[in-house]
Amino acid sequence: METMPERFTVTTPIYYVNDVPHIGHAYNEVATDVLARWHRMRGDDTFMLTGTDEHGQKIMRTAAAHDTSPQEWTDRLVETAWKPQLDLLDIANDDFIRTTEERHERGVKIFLQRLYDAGWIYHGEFEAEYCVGCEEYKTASDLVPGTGEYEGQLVCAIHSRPVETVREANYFFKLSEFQQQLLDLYADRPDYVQPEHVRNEVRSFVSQGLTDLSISRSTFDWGIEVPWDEDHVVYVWFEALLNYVTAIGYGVDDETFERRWPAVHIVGKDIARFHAVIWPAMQMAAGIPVSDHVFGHGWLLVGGEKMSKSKATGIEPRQITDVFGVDAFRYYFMRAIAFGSDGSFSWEDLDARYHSELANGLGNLASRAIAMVQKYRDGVVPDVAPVPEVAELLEASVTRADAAIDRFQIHEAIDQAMRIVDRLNGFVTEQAPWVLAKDDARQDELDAVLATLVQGIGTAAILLAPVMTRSTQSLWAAVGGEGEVRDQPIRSAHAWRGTGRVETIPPLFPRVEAQ
RNA sequence: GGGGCGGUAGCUCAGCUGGUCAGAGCAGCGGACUCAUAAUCCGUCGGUCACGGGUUCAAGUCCCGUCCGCCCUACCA
Repeated sequence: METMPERFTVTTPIYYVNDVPHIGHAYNEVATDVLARWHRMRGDDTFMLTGTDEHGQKIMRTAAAHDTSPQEWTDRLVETAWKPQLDLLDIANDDFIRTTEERHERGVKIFLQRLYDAGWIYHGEFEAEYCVGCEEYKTASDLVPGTGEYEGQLVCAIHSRPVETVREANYFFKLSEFQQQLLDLYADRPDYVQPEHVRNEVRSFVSQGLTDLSISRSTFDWGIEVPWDEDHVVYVWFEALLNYVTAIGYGVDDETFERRWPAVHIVGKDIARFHAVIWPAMQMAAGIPVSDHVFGHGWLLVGGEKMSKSKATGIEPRQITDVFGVDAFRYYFMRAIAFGSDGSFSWEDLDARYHSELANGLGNLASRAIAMVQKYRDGVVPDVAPVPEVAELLEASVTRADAAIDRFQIHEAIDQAMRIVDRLNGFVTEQAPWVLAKDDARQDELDAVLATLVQGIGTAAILLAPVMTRSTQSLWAAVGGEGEVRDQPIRSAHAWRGTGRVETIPPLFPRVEAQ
């Protein structure tokens, strides 16, 4: 394509290691990975960042409860839970940052010092109720009367555990002074916060006024030291946001930072506010460009209820991948849920889509097309042009799918690919190659039909490669694609050329018997 | 209290600035076909678009109110 390569730096949140990875994390991770893979196939200078958030009082206490140090505790969780989850889900992240790494600590200190020097941080008194579970200060309305062993006390409404009265002198970030600049940002760049309803919420929140943010703690030491005051560590949320820049050389490697920044942040809508209010204010204060986009995706609902780490309704990704495979996992969540909206998960729906769309749709199309090229042409794809009607569809679908990605509409991009599959299945029935094969006078028609099928399947394989990394590679090779499907230019997916030979493969998506 | 988002066929959902908008997929039912993973293709059943008002020549589509679900946020206590 004549389009110039663009920068595409995309991030997931960094996950709090204390939690067990569940499907909600996986959803965010997969979506971000699909976007990154798509951009790589465009030829963009792509960088996907993910990682873990490892500081704070909660982790310190959990580690103590397990009779170990915070560092050993987080090391263990990262290696046994978080990194394996990325492998399980075929996430091709370019980097993985841990907030306990030296590069992060150094970057945080540089960033903070600059804010301090520029006058955005001041020293102040602070007293409030603090919930260790939430890592947050609570207002009276966040508290409810305790029951059972906490009878008579006020407890956190979320964790049902007593809060702690914290009284300390902390450092504050002058968030309140950024209200107008933030409102201007939302107005000037309507696509900064997406989707629309998240943007509305954020804007309305900021409109109501902002209070300064306490950004340090002095009652415990599991965190990054405030550079000018060794008695304080940086508040975990404030520090965690900085991973997006410390990972790409902020303050120490200007060249890399220039190349990678600004980024696109893919987050759950629950934390969109941190990313679209506090974070841009921090960026403005530090004098770095504001992030390109903050996209807040929806919740996964199970049985009509939001999955929640606090309420332990999380399903483990492995439960699904063990039965249907990683590709189906990635496909299902990206396909069935409009990205940005809440979506309901059910085993029934997953099972139904797997069979109707992947097994009967895509998988069976591949089987029948390859079988016919084998049977009627000894595996050689006729070297003729696809029929115009289908060729036009392929090109239009590629264009539409690619455009959908720029709007973060992953489900739309997938829909375009699946429309190709549906059309090809219909095309087979209409053309009835088995009839043409018996008629010597219609061999040219048969050639065109077979060539059209192979071309269309290859196109679909390329478009689906960012989503289903494994089966599309098998499919790609089976229809004569050369090399790796992930290396194909996705914007000209309709124009791919291969070896001209097909190869029979086992079913891509074998039927799964109800368990 | 303020704000936001939803409530459309059995299920999951599309329907942007009002006028073939009453749709898609899946499931169900009927038929066709045999290349294929008992797959595919065609046809078909199915909804008072949460409820009640209003604006309009015309409203899922705008306004008001009500009910239900969810989310954000405050304050009195």
